[in-house]
Amino acid sequence: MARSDVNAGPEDYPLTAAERVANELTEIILRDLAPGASIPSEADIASRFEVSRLTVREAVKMLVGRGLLHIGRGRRAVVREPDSSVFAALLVSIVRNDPKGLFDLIELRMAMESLSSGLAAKRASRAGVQAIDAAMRDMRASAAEAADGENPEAEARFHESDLQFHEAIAMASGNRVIAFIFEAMAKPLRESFVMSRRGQTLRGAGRVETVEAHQAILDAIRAGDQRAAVDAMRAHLKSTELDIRSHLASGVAAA
Amino acid sequence: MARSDVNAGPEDYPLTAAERVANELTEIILRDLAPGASIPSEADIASRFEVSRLTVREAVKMLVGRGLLHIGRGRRAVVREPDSSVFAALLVSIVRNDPKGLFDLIELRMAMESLSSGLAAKRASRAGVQAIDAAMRDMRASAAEAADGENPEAEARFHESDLQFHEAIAMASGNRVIAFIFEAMAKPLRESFVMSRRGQTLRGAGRVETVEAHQAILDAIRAGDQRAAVDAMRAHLKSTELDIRSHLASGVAAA
DNA sequence: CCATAGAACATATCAGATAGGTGTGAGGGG
DNA sequence: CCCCTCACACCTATCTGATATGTTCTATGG
Repeated sequence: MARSDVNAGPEDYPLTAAERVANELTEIILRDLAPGASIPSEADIASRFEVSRLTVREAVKMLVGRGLLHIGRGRRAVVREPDSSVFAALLVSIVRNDPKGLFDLIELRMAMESLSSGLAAKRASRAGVQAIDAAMRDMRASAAEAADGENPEAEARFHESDLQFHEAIAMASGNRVIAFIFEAMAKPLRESFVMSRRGQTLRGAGRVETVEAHQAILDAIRAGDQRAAVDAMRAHLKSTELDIRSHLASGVAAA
Repeated sequence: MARSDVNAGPEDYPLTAAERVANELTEIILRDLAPGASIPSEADIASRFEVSRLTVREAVKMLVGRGLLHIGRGRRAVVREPDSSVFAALLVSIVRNDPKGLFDLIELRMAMESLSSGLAAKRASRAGVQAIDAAMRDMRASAAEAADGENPEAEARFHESDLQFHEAIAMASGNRVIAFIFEAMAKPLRESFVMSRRGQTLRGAGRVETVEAHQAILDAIRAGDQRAAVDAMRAHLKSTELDIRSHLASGVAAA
């Protein structure tokens, strides 16, 4: 079996007690326990594995770090719905440690969003479309406020609703894996926005175009036109990418 | 800022000391420490944050779970290159808890691989192409052995080299995010293969076709023909998907 | 029948102690 | 003078035991 152990690493060495417990717990959780179920108490597990409660504690903490468990004080640890924040941290780590990491991310994002946009057109629920529409309205509102010059707060909201729009489409695709990954991607993307704001306003002149592009995508999804949705999304992302590229280039030059 | 805390969950409650330390450590690591660097000793961190060593220990364990640190006995914890195994566990959790999770995964995989195949054609290094070729050869060898009927071991190797082939392409794409995600995807895919083998031989008759399809992809990548690489990959995955679909359908019927 | 105060249980965190793995530097041999 | 070796200092692994605090269940009194 491929290494997927807690604390898997380059060196080979005997597993610590805590790691052993963590791995066995992981299997039990993935195999037998649905999200929402709670695991036995620390003392219970401790006696079952014949280790001290503290060792169990460390093992449980590892699984918390992995995003498999949630601990509330005074109650038993609960199995958690997979949470994208753990993956998000990993993505941030990749993006930060690689000069072209952000571009890699955007490159993949384009492919994923072309897909999710088409899928959303094919099978978005009414609620899904409404969520996209809501983001759309937020965007228009903040765009109007941000239009008249200096309004960093509205600009931030504009960007946020931009991300919301795309996230809503990912959700509406009905593909949980896509939704999960996209949600995680939002974190490094948000960060890059914060960084970029130090230099200048991102796409200051492009807000109207962005809103229009979004509208076109939403219309295609509403109409259930898969091909149009894919094309509209692709066009939108292509122009966005160019913006970011030129922006980051100037940003690097400024730094 | 969006919640990306260790142990972030539905409930709101004051962070425990360990969580606080974990979050602050995470920031320090992501901001200041490159992979390979080691963090201060537990005692050191404990005095700095004014908590007991045990609390630091728990915090560190959470980060180990997150895949950000690696602990070796007797030495300081080391910052780790992002490791896909953590994400892989999350994917397994998604796939297992959702009846159509595997299809979602395959759906996304198709989009990602069409992309990575094209990227590989555009910018694969010589070493990258060699890795793909190596998987190709493994595949031919095991296909030959598996051809004459009952040889489950060769069949397993065939499937493994199949995955290797695709993974090598993901690597050759030069996109670290794609490589990372694809590596993680392999785990649930491998699992589904193991499950499927219980019923019948997967694509027993399709091995020759698979090898040929792979060869076509490799040729396109070698030739640097981006469009051909994308098309070949897409065609290959499409037929694979149909196989898996019909296979799982019969598997479900049998169960 | 319902509300509420404890009792019972669970986690959070600390202190202190022992065991055993790692790395380093002093000193001896070549 | 360089290299090897071994003891010691440092570090993590794990345990025991104790206190604090939050949660859940239950029995009792209104």
